[in-house]
Amino acid sequence: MLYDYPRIEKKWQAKWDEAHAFEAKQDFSLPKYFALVEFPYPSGQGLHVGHPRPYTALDIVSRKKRMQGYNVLFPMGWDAFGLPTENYAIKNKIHPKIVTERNVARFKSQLKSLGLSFDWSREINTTDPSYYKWTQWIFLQLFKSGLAYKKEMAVNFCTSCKVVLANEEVISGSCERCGAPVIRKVKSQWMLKITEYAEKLINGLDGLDFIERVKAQQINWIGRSTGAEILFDTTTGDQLKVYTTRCDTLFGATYMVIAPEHEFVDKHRSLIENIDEVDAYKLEASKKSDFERTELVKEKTGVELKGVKAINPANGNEIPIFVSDYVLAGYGTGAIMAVPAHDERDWEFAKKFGLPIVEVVAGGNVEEAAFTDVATGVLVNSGFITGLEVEDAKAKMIEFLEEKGIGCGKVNYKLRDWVFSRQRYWGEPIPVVNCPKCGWVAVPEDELPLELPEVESYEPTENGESPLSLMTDWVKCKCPKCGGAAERETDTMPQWAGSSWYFLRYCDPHNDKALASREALEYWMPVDWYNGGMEHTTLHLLYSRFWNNFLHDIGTIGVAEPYAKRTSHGMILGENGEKMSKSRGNVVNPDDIVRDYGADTMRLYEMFIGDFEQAAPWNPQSIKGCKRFLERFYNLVEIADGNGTTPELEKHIHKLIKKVESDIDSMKFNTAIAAMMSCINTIYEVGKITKDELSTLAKVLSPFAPHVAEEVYSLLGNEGLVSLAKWPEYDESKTKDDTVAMPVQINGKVKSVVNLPVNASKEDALSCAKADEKVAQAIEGKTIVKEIVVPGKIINIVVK
RNA sequence: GCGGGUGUGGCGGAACUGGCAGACGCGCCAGACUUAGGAUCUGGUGGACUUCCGUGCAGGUUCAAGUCCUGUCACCCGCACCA
Repeated sequence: MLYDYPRIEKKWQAKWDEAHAFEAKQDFSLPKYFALVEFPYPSGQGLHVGHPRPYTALDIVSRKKRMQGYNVLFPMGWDAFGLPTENYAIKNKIHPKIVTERNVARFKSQLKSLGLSFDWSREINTTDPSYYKWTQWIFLQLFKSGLAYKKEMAVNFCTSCKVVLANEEVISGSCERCGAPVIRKVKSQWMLKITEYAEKLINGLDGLDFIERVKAQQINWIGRSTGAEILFDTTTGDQLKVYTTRCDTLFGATYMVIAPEHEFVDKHRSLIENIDEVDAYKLEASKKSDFERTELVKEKTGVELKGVKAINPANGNEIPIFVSDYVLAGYGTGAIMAVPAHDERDWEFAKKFGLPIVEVVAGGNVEEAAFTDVATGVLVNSGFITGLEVEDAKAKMIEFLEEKGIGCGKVNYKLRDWVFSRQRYWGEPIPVVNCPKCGWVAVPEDELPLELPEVESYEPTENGESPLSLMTDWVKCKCPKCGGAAERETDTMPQWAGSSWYFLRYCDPHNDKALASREALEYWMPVDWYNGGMEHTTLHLLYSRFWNNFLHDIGTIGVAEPYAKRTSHGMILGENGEKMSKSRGNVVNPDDIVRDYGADTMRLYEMFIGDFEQAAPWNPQSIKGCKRFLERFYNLVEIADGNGTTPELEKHIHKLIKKVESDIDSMKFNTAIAAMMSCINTIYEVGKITKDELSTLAKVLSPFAPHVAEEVYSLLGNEGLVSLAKWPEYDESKTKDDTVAMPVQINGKVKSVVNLPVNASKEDALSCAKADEKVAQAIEGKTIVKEIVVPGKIINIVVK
């Protein structure tokens, strides 16, 4: 029979649609399963072969769960706000809404052609006002809770996109999207206090089934450190506060360093004798981007503040104060106590400027290098903490500081607040109004959504303001509080906004009273399995956990953590093993593969290509193997009849069901497919199979290659869809063999293999082994030293 | 520097708590059917070659190591002057 995949695939896709086969049921009494893949940004390029890998994987999971009786929610939507669409709109003078519609239509037809079992009745689009109404609503809740605030700050500004970027969007000093250099620019920005949730975002990971690298990366990104804040008196009469993780080394602090942006300098200008030199240094530092300041392993620079000194509170010594850009303004207090004997950076700086290096923890040679080992050191030259180990010394020091009222224990995070403003058109308008009298006032919730106005040009203004700022009619409004003249915020939200809560909307996508009904959220949340790219670990994944935690805190949703399980797929690389990209010319178009081999082959190949979590290069040759397998499966219909089976085949099928089931649950799709291939090979060897058995095989294969499975299932005379059939159950006893081939080793080297009953005794096994000709030969004339029999595994006879 | 990961045939990759290394697929070789085949089917396929050697490298534990331990090298990803 000809495997006519275009006809088969079209036919079953139509039948699934007709039957609404994959729509999640509204029956909340059923056991539920919420499987989620990251919704795509509908770019102009269309689907990439990388997209279907995770989609197919969770499609397999969803299809199997559905067959196992779960009420499955497997939704899809569009994360459609964003720069590429806007840039395309600017260039071609088309409304971004039109561009988005076009791209979405293309993506959707591509996804449909793959036979993915998405519940399209729940399709969402972040640019839809009925959707972003709730994105804005969440922002207002954050605003009302004091978690959204406006701040003048130096931000990352992409010179090409003319847009502010979050720290997470800056890669090695360049814009994540376009690669243009990023500069620092002072702007007034909306910020979200994600730092307030730092602790929760770390602790929340505890009970979650996230792959280790995701947890580690998030923890690393949040960067919790435990230390102390200490106040130093200075000769100005003012005090300087520092943050340190090594308060035990306070006696070794021989100078202080403040960041160039630190307010101390401006506050005490008149006392600083070399103020010109200091100003020059500050100016130089301010010109550099964050990247330039940190990039090179360069020599440390700095300027001493002449005429002022600080006092070490431990020993009363006067110590110099420096300005240096190796101290960051944005972390801790922007000032440090320098302990050159026990900190590499301070050591380097001290060596360059000839500053004293005083050893306070014994164990190293501080003239040679900083001694930073905290596990073995013992305090010296340190007054009341001399002789203590580091950890004890820290505790004692904090006690001392608190007693004196000059310090306390303190936890710091590397995580920064989230820069939430973009000066762009194609994003959710931030629903607040600036009133000269009342300040920033929330747009009333009943006025949401605050829709994007039509504008003449989508281009940001020359000074980097949003194009919305030119819409005077839209900007001018009345203050919701006092009714006076006021102006709307013209910044829009970043692309991350819409994706920070989309999983909630899927639970109840058409609700116009709330972001989702309480019952739907209670039933569906948390997401049972969320798969997505590693590149989103410190962005989307962290942001959405933050929002969900927040919504939990204000009572909108019952669970704090949105995702019970998080996994990540490996990238599909080009044939040459490099990342696929237009410039490298190694891009594969999924449409071509579907056309030339069929969707089932495409799906199967992407799952068979390698370990799901690992990157794998595309190989056009290998696809054929998957197609051959499906053809061979399809042609079994001609062999299948009502005649009796063989016990061997029966067992093989029971084993197969068991293996495929557990392999899907543990993401080992490649070995599940290998097992199915083996099984089909066996059937061709045996030369027969019953219709019932083939129907069972169709069920087992259906999550992977659903179209051909449906076709075979129906050709065999079965009623209904295999996609909605009951997942076959295996008989545990039939997955076990009665006899086992046991390798026999002599001194650890395999000499022969003997067939034994599974439950053979050690004595029987050994006598059987020794009866073997080759074994007998090998042990003849030797002394048996030891005999090992591992039932079902191996026999090893040690001889001398 | 810190954190995470990966090294197995010509290639992608298998190998559960240590127990026949190389499942499955690609490629390759031979044969069959063909006017033909970049289609299909059948058989073979780690390397030397009859006894060994082989899972990045060097040691160790064990009756037995890809798997455990110690050391080491290479590559990939994330963060990076975070005090």
